[in-house]
Amino acid sequence: METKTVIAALAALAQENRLAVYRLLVERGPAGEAAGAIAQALGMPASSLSFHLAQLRHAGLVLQRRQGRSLIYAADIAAMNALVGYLTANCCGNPAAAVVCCPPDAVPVPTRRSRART
Amino acid sequence: METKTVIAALAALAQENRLAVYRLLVERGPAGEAAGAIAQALGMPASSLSFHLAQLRHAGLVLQRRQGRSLIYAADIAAMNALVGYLTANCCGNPAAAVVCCPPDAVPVPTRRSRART
DNA sequence: TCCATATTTCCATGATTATCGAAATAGTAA
DNA sequence: TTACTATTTCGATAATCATGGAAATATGGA
Repeated sequence: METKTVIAALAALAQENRLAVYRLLVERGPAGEAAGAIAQALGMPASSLSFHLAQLRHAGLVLQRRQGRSLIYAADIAAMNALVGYLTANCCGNPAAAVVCCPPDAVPVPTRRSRART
Repeated sequence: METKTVIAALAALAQENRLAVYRLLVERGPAGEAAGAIAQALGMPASSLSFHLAQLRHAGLVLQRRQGRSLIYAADIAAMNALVGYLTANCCGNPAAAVVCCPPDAVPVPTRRSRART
């Protein structure tokens, strides 16, 4: 995964309205939701929503398809998986590390509970 | 995890220099690295790096501890795990979904081969 | 063709963010 | 206390981003 792609994805999600849109789409699953319905559900102006959907789409996080006059948007879960993989790669020098790595055991950092631990 | 926290974390990572800093710290593991060493490794001015480290710290992604005159920074892996959990929660209505969810089988989105499907 | 609907693009405005030199602060050691 | 080092804070500038109304584009149906 390219660094530019990663940054685009993170930037796309790092915005209140876009994160709300994305999470709504994640809930909807592959069926997705029409732009108008999203706008209504989140109470935002059509032009603003369109701007945000374009950002998410350009970042590769959502897919678009047409259904009659409506444009249906859906979260691209594969993209999210790739993003997560990138963020946790090389964790503590372990290329195989996925979500959980650097167990508390190995953390001599002042975590406030890393003192009397096993 | 609070939405504000999530946005702060995403915004912190959505910047070329900060992402580079964060990834370097992930590689270093719990031992971390001094600000000066990071600046040298990434070739950026001290004041700029300080600005970025503050952002990462404020977002809860890195920890700071003092060692003599140096300030050592280290990635907070627990925070990253929480972030990943938030992003993939409620995936396809499955609260237990972690990294992989919404298998390709179930994707009727115009993937260019999802036409002769159910 | 003409109209209605769904959505996007355009555009101006306001707000937030990144950069980096210079000055300030914190710690160490004589 | 003075000097020295590591790092942060300040401050000005430039760049990027979000917002939403109005106009433009695309689709479907009479």
